[in-house]
Amino acid sequence: MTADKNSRPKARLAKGFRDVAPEEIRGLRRMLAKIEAVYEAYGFEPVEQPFVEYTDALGKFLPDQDRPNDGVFSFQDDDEQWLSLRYDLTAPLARYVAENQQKLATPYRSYRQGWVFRNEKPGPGRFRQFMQFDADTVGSASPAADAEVCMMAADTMEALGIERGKYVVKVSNRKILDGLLEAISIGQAIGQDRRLRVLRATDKLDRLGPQGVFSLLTEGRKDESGDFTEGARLSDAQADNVMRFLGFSRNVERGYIKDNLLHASANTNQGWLEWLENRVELGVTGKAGLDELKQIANLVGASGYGERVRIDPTVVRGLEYYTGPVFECELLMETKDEDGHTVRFGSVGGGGRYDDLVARFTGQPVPATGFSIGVSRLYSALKLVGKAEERATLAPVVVLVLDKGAQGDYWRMVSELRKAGIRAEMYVGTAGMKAQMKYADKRGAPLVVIQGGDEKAKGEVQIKDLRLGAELASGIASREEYASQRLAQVSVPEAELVAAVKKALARE
RNA sequence: GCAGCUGUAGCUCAGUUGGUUAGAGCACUAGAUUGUGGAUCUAGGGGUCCCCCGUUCGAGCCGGGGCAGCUGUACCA
Repeated sequence: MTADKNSRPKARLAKGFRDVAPEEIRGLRRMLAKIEAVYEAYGFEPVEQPFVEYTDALGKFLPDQDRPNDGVFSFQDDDEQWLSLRYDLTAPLARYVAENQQKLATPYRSYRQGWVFRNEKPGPGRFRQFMQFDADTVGSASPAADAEVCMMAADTMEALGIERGKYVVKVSNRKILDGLLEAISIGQAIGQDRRLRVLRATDKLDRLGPQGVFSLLTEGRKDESGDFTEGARLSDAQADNVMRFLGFSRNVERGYIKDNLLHASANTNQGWLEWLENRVELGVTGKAGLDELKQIANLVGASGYGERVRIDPTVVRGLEYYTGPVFECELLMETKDEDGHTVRFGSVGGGGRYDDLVARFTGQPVPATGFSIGVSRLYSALKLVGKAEERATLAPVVVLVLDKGAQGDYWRMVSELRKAGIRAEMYVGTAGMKAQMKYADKRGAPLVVIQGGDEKAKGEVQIKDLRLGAELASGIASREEYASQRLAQVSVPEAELVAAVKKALARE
C-alpha cells in the first residue's frame, strides 16, 4: 500500500546531520585506532558513557525558564524529567567522576570517544552531530598534568602521520586574561557582559586581525553584511593592554603591529614569558597564571617538546568552564578553499583546565584538565593531505542464482569461498540473471560465479571477471559483437572453484 | 537572531515579452539475448512548477505574505 501521495514524507537528511559512507567509516576506524593506541600507551583508561544525561547534570537550565537552553537537544521522559543529548564529553565525565569518586584511583586518567550533539545552525564543516575524542586527568592540580596532555596531543598528530612542524599545540592561561581584566578595571568592576566581549574579541584575532579586535574591544564593529557587533567599550589604554597581551603594540602610522621586541626573541616560549611579564599589566591572578604557564613551558622544554608545544596568548577557547591553562592544536598545512584561496587548516582540537566542573556536584574542589580532538575535522584534514586510509575492502564475489531449486548448491559454493577467506555472497534478491549481473556490477564485485543447468550437468562452474570484462568491452562498437561473446569468462570443474577464484582475484 | 541569494522530475538544471498538453541530461524500468553487467539503440514510468492570497481572458513566469534551503554574519559549552 503506498501512502496517499499528499501525505508521503520527503526523503531527506535532517539539517546538520550526515550519513557516513563505507570508505569513510573504514578510514575513520583506522584513525581512531591510532589515537587510541597513543592514549593507551600513556596509561589512560577507556570509559564509555551514554549520549543522554539529565539536563541539570549538564548544567544547562536557563535561570528564568523551565525550558532547557536551545543550544542543546532536550526532551522529557515519562516522569517528566528533562533529559538532554550531551553537547561535549567533558560535562558527562564530571558527572561520572562525581558519582564514582570512591571507586576511582586519583588522579583518574581516562579517554573516551563518541558522538556529541548541538542544536545550532550548521555551517560548512559544522554539524549538529559530530565526534570527539577526549583524554582527561581528573584529580590533579599539577601543571604536569596540563603539560602531559599537550605532549600527548603532539604525539597523536605524529602517530597520524602529520609531520613535525606541520602542527603546533598552543598553550595559554585563562587566568592571565582574567588578571588582565582585573588590572584594567581598577576602581570600577567590569561587568560580566563586557568581560565576555573582551574574551570573544581576542578569540577573533585570526579572522579580523588586530584592528578588528581593537574595534571590538572599544566601540564595536560593523561587518560587510552591515551587521553591527557591540564592543566592550574599553578605553584606549585598557584596550592597549589587551592588545599587548596578544603581542601587538600600537604604532602611530600603522596602528597595531606585531611587536618587534617579541620578534627579536624569535617567538620562543621564553620570549613570550618575558614579554608577558615585562610588558603587560597582569594583576595578582594574572601573575599566578603566568607562573603556571612557566611551569608548563619548563616541563615541555625539558621533555624536548618546546618547539611543538608553544605559548600563544591568542588561544582563548570556550568561555564558560575553563579556569586555568587552555590548549589548542592547530594544523599549519595550507590548503585551497573552494574559491582557490589558500587557507590554513586550523584547529583540530583543544582543551584546558576545568577545576570547578566536578565541584558542581560534590561541593569538593576537584582539579581536572583534558584535551578534546574534533574527530571529523581532523579526519577531513588527514584526507586533504592524503593521510586518511580509505582503501576500500574488496567487494564480495557474487554467486548468481539461476536455478532457484538449487540454492543448496549455491550456498555450499559461497561457504567454501568464505572458508578460504574470500568475501562472498549468494544473490538474495528475486530478479532474473540480467538484473543479478547489474547488481554485481553496481556492487563492485570483482567476480561472479555462474552455474545454470548446463554447467551443473557437466559438473562445472563459470567464473566471470567483471573488471576484465569491462575493459575488454570498452573496445567493442556493435551490439552484435558484444552479445556474441562471453567476455572474460572461464569454465572450471566444480572442485576447482576456490582455486580458480583465488587465481582470478590474484590477477587484479 | 540579522542580511543576501535560491525553490521546476529521485538528482543536476533549462524554461523566451505572461499564451495550447512544462522540457533536457543523469538515474530508474522494459526490449534489442533460451542464460550475461559496464558501451550503443528504442520505448516507458515518473511533476501540487514550495505553499497561500492577489492581478489577469490566461501565471512556472508579475505583486504581497508565509515556509524551506544555501551563503555570510552573530552566538557557540
